[in-house]
Formats: sequence, C-alpha cells, structure tokens
Amino acid sequence: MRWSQTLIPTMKETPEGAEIPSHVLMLRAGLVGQLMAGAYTYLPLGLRALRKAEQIVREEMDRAGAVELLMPALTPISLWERSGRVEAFGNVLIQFKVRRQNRQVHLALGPTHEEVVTDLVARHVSSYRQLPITLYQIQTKFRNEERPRFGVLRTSEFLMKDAYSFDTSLDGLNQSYDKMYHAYCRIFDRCGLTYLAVEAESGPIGGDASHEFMVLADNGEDTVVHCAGCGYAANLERADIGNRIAAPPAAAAQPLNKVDTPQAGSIEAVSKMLGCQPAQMIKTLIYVADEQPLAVLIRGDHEANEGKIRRLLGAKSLALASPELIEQATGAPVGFAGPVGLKIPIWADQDVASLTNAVTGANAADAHFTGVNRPRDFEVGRFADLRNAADGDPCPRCQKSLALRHAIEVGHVFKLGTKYSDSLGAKFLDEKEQQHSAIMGCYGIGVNRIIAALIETRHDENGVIWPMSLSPYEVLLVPLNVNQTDVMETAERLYAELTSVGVEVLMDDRDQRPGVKFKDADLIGIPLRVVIGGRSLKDGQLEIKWRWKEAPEQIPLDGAVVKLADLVQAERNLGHATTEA
RNA sequence: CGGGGCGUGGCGCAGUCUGGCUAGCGCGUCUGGUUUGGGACCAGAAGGUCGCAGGUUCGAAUCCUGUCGCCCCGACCA
Repeated sequence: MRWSQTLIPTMKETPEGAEIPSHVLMLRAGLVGQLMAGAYTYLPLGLRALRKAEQIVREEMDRAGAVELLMPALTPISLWERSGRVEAFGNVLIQFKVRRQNRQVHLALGPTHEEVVTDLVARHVSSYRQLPITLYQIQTKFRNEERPRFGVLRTSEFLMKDAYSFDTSLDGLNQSYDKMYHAYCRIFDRCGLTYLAVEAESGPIGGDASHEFMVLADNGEDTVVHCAGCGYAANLERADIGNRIAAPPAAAAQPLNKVDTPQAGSIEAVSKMLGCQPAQMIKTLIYVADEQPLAVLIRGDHEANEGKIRRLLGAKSLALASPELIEQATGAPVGFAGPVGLKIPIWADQDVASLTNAVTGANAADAHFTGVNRPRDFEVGRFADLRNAADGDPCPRCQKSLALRHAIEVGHVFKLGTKYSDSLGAKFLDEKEQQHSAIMGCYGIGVNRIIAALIETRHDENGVIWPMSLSPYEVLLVPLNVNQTDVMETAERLYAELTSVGVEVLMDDRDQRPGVKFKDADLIGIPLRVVIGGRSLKDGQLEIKWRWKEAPEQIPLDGAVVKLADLVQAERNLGHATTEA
C-alpha cells in the first residue's frame, strides 16, 4: 500500500480526553477514530492489526478442533427470558422493539451468545454420537456499558471470539477446557503479549473451573494477585491468602476507654482524629446473609471479600445491611459499629486475632472505644480468611510474599456445567438411551483488547512498537525524497518485488521532509523500516532499522529483497514455538 | 447513578473571573517560491452558528437558566 493512497491520519498532538498510552497512541497513529463514547471506527491501519489478531485466534481455534460459525447479533428477547438473563444483564442488554406487519417484535443485541448457541445445539444435536463439539465465532458484541472508558478497552460494541463446548461428561468438559486453555496460551504468545492465566471465580462447577488471561498493565481495570515465588496467580476476588501466624500480644492490655469522635464515621477520619493507624483499628461491617444479620470484623486497613464470606456461610445472598438495620443492630448510626456488647453473631478475619488495644466503634453515635482487647471485651464466633489479599500478604501455596498488580483481561475460560443446556433444552441421548443435558464450557477473547493491551505494554515515547505478528504492515519503505529519480525508482522496485514475495509493505510516498516521515514511522511502529536515501544509495546500500532497536544498519542493495524477506519471515515465526504459559 | 473537569476553524490551546470594534495563536490544509537524513523557510489564501436553546443587556464566547456531548474518579460489570 502507498501511504498517499490510504487514510492514515496521524496526529502530532494528543487529542483532548485521551489519557492512557494505548488510547493516545491508537488515536495519534491513526488506528482508530472515535464516533461517540464507547464506539470507535477502525481506520485502515487499525483494522489490519485487528484482522491479524482475529486470524491468529481463528487459526488456533481451528487447530484445537473448534468449529467456526457465525450467529446473528440480532436476537429475540424470548431467548433471554428463557435463561433468566434479562434481569441478570439489566441495563447492559440493549433491547428495542420494532414493528413487523402490525406485530411488535421485541429484540435484543447479543452481549454474549450462550443462549443462541445452546438453542442451536438443542435444535440440531440429540445424540451422544454428535458430541463432543466446540463451536466458535468471531463477532461483534453489544453491551450498554454504564461507563465506557480507556479508549477501546471498554466499549459498548466490541469484537469477541466466543467459543462454547458441549460434552457428555465432566471428564469430557475438562478435556475440552484444557484444549481451549492451551489454545489461548498459544494465541497470546503469538500476539506477543506477556500474560498470566489467573484463577477466577469458579461458579457452579467449583474447583479449578475458571481462568482469566491477564496482561499486566498499570492502566488495567482488574487487579491480580501474583506470587513471584511459585507462580500462584488469581484475581483479587478469588485470591486466597496464606496462613498468618498470630503475632504475640505486643503490649499489656490497656483499659477499655470510650472517646468522643464527633462526625468521624470512617476509618480515615477516626485514625486522623485519634492519631492511630488504620491497622490498629477494627472495621465492623453489618451484613445480612439469607435474612440473618452478621457482624464481620476486618482490620482497618483491609477490605472485606464478600465472596469469601458468602461461600464460608454457605449463604445464597449476602449484602451490607441497610442503615436502618445497622442502627437497629448496633444502636448507633452507620460508622460507629463495634463488637463490644454486640448481640448478633460475630465473625472475624484472621488478622483481627492478633490485634491488641484496638480501636473500634462504640455502638453509640460520635463515639469510639480505644484499648479494645479480645476476649476481655468481645468474643468472636469464627476466625477465617474474609478479606481481599493485600500487597505483601503470604502466598497460600508457598507462603512467600504476594504482589498486587493491575491487569487487562484479554480472555476468560469458564466451565459452565448445565445451566444453559437445562434452561434451553440442549439434551442428548446416551448409549443407554438415557437423556442428559449437555455439559458446557464457554471461552471468550476480547479481540480489540488484544490490540489495546499490546500497545499498552509495547510502546515508547515516540509511538507504538508492533510485533511482526500483529503489525498492520511488515515493512515500511521510506524513500526520503520522492522527487529524486534514482531514489524513487529503487523504492518502486523494492515495493514491487517485496510485495510479490508476500511481504506486506507500506511505502511512504508522500512528498514530505525526512523528519516528518521518521516521526510518523516511529509513531505507527511498523517493525522493519527501510530507508532509501540518496547518500547510501550512492554506495549501493540501504538503511534498515528495527523499531525496537536504537541503531540502524546498512545492507547492500544487491540481494536486499531476499534478505528483507528472510528477516521478516524469521520475525513472523516468533511465538509459534511457544506452547505453554 | 454520585463526585470532578472540559466543550472556541481538522488538531492543540488563549480569551470567560472583570460583557465592548472585523474572535486570536501554534500546528495542519490550499496556492506560489526556496528547501530535502529526525515534525523546514518566505509570501499569500481558505476555513469558526464560540456545543445547543432560552433569558438579561444598547451590546454576550464572556453573566443567568435549561439542555446535549466528551473525559476522569467512584458505584456497576454475564
């Protein structure tokens, strides 16, 4: 492609509103253009990168034995009513009504396709002989995001590869899941991403039933917990914490003392007013679990993990109590609850066990206790791991130190079980003529996020640094002066010959000064830059430069096409060899 | 949905507090010329309902009311 004949609207300055590197660079490099919040046009350069990511995903899905199909984005609302997900999705599901021949038809744009694919399988699969099968598609999904943000990282319309496996047994599901897991590893390797496969919320199947593929990035929306020692990785909601040995009592118990803390209903306000550390304080959270009140004690600098609490209780529902209920249970407004004298059951995080002379609410408005000690002042029904992991906590496997890192979720694999096959009737007859629901798994990749995550982690102050596998073009030819006959003739010949041997070439044939061309070359980040300039041409040389290297090198013009094609080929194959994370 | 910020030629901004001539600047674009290895120079030109609507005023980009849009933080997120 010739630069002059396509649309690459590079920008010298950062558009107002773009903040994170991937967003800034995608706009400045002319990869995408914004139509509205959460909706972007993929410009020619951006689309080529997106298509490459898509193709890598397709190849690895096919290699893993999955079968591609394409389902409509337009779906009948009845399908979502059958699975009960109209309520579950709520405002995220984009619904609308249209008229067709005097009838009103209620439709929804698919935010994901478990329902559609399960309905499909219900219609066409009835025997164990047709199973197992994994179906996938690469298709646009629609979700009315409450708050689209971060450029293409969170948008209302995005390209998703979604795959669904149907098996006759749990064993089969595990095999299908493993195939997808390993295909994902290959995909992200080939895309040049550095990622972690982290344990995620497991849902109905339990156990090791869900992994998220996370790319570590400072601007990621998710938080993962990672142990450098043994490689343990989990998302924050899921991460276990190693046993903490209760510290010996540090000081002799002080007397219980009630102090005035007017208006100070938060950890921050109280610690400031009393001059104590949040780690000396006990947060008392009043929950309602399946209609029953429960007090949960958490050290002041920690965060409660409702998933852990709910699982441990075996409760169906768990929510923070309303202000009225809190006042009823504690006798004080929100912000002044404490365990001393509390009548409802009390559970505590294990870190609370080692606190002495703690500070807690006094169950009275505008008052706290200092010198709170267990068991003198209160008793705990049960100690357990009830909080989110924090930086420096011990690893649950090796007891070394855990680190919290921000990450971008690029893929998710999940063992579903029979939730959808039950509600949508995807059943099969086994060899003993018994009917069962198919056992499902689902596997998603955000294709746009591959691009954004890649740029987020591979850029410098001058622009994008594409890996060969995803770069919109493989070689950028830069004739420095398009008005110089020998330069242009050489460029045209290289362009034609490289293209004919299958190298994807972009030629910057604009009548611009060299500085402009070099700046744009760095910005759009094509891996191999080939400069044709009057100087080196006189010596029969070309200048080549890798985007990720500092210095250019000279190669002879003679045989340059073969040499360049070899260099490109070698880079293309990086990542293919890696099969394990 | 709560909190904060911002809307002025294609892009980035000044001007708004304290109302006052034809609304400025840089970049980009177009024409002509000189240039050609890291965002050139000279001369000329085009391009703006100051987000939109209503109000106050002799007079509004500027003040008031409403409204739309975009960005950030939080809540939410199969």
